Amino acid sequence: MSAKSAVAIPSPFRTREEKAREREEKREAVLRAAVRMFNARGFHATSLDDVAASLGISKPTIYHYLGNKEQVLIECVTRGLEMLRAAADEARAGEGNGLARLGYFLRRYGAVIMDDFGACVVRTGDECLSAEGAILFRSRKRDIDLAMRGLIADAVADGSIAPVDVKLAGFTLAGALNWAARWRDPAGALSAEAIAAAQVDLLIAGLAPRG
Amino acid sequence: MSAKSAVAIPSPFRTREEKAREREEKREAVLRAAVRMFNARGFHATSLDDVAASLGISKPTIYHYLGNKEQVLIECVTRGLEMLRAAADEARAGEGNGLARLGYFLRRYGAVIMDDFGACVVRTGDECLSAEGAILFRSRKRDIDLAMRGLIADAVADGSIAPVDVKLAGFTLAGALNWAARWRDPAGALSAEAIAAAQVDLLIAGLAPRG
DNA sequence: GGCGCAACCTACTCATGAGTATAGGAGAGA
DNA sequence: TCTCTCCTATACTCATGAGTAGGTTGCGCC
Repeated sequence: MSAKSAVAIPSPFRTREEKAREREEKREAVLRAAVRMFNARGFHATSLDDVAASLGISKPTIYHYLGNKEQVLIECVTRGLEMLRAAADEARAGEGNGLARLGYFLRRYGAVIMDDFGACVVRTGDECLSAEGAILFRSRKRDIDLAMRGLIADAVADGSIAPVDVKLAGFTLAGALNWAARWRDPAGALSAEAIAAAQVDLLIAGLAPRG
Repeated sequence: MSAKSAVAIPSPFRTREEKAREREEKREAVLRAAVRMFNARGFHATSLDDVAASLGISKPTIYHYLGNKEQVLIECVTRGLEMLRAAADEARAGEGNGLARLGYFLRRYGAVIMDDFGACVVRTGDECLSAEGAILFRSRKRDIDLAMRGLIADAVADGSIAPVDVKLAGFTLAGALNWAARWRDPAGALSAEAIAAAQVDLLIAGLAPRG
């Protein structure tokens, strides 16, 4: 696609696209470093100086790539929320009865929540954001909640799960999975997917002895 | 027990015990005001000046009753943890099979978590505390976790619940109930106990259609 | 060569909030 | 009356951390 095809000595001269890609990579790296720290120490307890230092750069560089501290956080939670929304869309478009689609969503939801950006959604309270930011954040979270409720309602409607209170079930299921963002050890033996699957099995079957 | 028995005109002169009780009441009021604000805005985002202002007093008065900001938080979470421990103790000492005792614990656990001090336990991350404080906090929470696991293991052992993975079930149940600290509206129609009971019923029965 | 621009840094400003020094008033006892 | 001990407030200090000003370097383009 360019002159670097045949005897390509890696050139230190960047094309326009390479530059743009590099910029995007750096932005990405800042976000990743920030979300790790936010999750580990909390938003307020993390200074942008610390984030910068962990990347070997200085604070103004962060401001160069992302407007301000809140912007950094908003980008992080937006990533997480997008993944959750994608999971909901896929589940809704999926095959199978209501329970199958709900189960698919819950497994994906759980796995996302154990990702850095997903965990950030859970760990970030409205109080971290400005008034406008909090409104946006709440509304995005509400979309996920409503998607969850929709899937539950569908499953109730087609009889593939018991006729539960949709709202209460939504919060209870979300909470059970959300909490994994707190206790799961990324260095542990089980993958996020495996844990989520086990949790979902438990939530579907319940504690009661199986027939 | 004193001279205030018969024709008691309420005296403005305090006895030694009354003084002590008043001091305790004031301490209590500070704690209650603080925990509300911590829950609403987060620990780091709450200043002791704000807490003091909400009581119509000044910051040094808070320092007079409680050593420093961390001490205030520690007292708050300790209250919550004590309530949870009491619930575990009662459940363990209770009658009935394993499921009955586990169910009792979970209902109490859920109700405590929706209380101001209980919610504080959930909303407080280790990052808010000093190194020593965090160690103490973690170990107290671990006690609760272990109590929960013990009750689950007992119920598995006597066959009153299915043979679940004890650790995973413990975290999943705790998460489902903990999350209520975030979404429940204290002004809502349902009591904390009613919500907890409904959640526990759901967790025991599971989503699967009932036979 | 000179201009413009992107990227990055050093070195600030400035607000906030934890914690303290200090003083003053009020009841209790000598 | 004098003093001691609580209780409480005013008015600080001081560290931290968000955000900014302004300079420097190096590349691409006329």
